[in-house]
Amino acid sequence: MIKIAIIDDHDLFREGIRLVLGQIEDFDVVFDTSDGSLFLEFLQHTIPDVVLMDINMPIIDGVETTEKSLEMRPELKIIALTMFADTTHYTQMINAGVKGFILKKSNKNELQHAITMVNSGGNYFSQEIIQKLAFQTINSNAGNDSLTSREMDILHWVCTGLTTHEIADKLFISAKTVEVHRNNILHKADVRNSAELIIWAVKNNYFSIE
Amino acid sequence: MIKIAIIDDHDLFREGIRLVLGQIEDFDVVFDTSDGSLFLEFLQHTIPDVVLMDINMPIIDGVETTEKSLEMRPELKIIALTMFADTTHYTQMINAGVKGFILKKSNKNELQHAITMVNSGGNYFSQEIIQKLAFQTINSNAGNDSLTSREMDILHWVCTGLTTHEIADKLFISAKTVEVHRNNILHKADVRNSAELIIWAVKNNYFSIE
DNA sequence: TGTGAGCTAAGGGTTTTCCCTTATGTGAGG
DNA sequence: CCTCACATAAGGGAAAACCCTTAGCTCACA
Repeated sequence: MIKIAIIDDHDLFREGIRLVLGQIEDFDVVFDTSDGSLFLEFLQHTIPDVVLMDINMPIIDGVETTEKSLEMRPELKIIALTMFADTTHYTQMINAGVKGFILKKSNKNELQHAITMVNSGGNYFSQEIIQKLAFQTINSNAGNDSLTSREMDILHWVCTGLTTHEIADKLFISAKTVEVHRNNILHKADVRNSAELIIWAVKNNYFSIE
Repeated sequence: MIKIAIIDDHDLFREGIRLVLGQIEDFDVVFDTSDGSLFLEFLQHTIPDVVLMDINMPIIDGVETTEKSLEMRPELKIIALTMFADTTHYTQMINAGVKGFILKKSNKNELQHAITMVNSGGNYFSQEIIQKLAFQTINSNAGNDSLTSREMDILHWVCTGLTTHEIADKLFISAKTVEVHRNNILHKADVRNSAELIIWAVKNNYFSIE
């Protein structure tokens, strides 16, 4: 029996996954929650074999929960569930200790395969992510550098529609500084303007539309 | 027994909903598909009591499927499943004959309640949508006018990051014309700039991030 | 102790967006 | 037939975004 835990704030989806996995022989969903901190409590007395962790959360809580979980239980096998093929975070996530990436639009077979692979000590990365990564190495530096924390701040406000001047006021810095950050972000994301940037930010989990 | 059909291109989610509903007494999922045209074929020989229809599709196929379904079977009770509380389409959707709106982030109880209500001849609209609509009537004209088809064209290209000039070239019209459309869209959406516009477009199913 | 990354900031330029106005043509519907 | 909505287009100006450069400061790290 493979003991599985699911963390996803999306009630219907989580419940659905639970039932889908429950149908599969040898799979046993021992825990599911919408709240990362409840999972950390759970970890104090039980260790699941495989964890499905939604990354796509308000206030970047998926990544945080992953890191804290692996501090507590470094042997934990975590598969990241993401809405989009997020390639900018993949090194961080792998460094954080994630064993797999699977897209929310995948199907039952793929999910089953991923869980089986990861449980038996392997990795699983969905085809879309692998293809994107391959394409990125061809285009060398395109969208590879990760953002600094200040850049993430600025990106967040850009995505909510604030102007450079407004962001400057909000952060108590010069508009020229915000401009520099914006430009650096544009280069790192390898996009031409705010429109492309916002789409990129959503796809790469820097910003989520609620 | 309430016979239910589910149309959603998101395999795991659809399968999950199917199992969730299958658990409920009196509910019977008689059909589920990722493809709207397959549902139209199905409708030729069977009429479900309630249809759960995902609206959030590539190439606006959810709305189209809804309209065609109701042409074939006007008595059909369709509940729209949406990712966001999309208020700009609500009149069109109600005119099209939809009996309810429910958010994908809702839970099992709410879904069950919605299906029961709609099946017995009622309506169901999730709280979030009702609140947004109430707020909109206070702010009178804010974000109420619907877009023309040309405006939707332009909006699509704005969301993919093309500049006014590039859109003009693509559509073989003057940049000045594109500018007029952009401004009209900004006013109808009641937003200040492209950044806000893109978020608005995603939330209101004018553009979806794939 | 220097080297580098990151935040800060300014100068100075081009391009694009945003925001008015006015105006013509066309097709649908009363 | 006449209005009305829509698409088209232009002028003209203000604001914002975009794109370089240079440069000082701090903090961590080797």
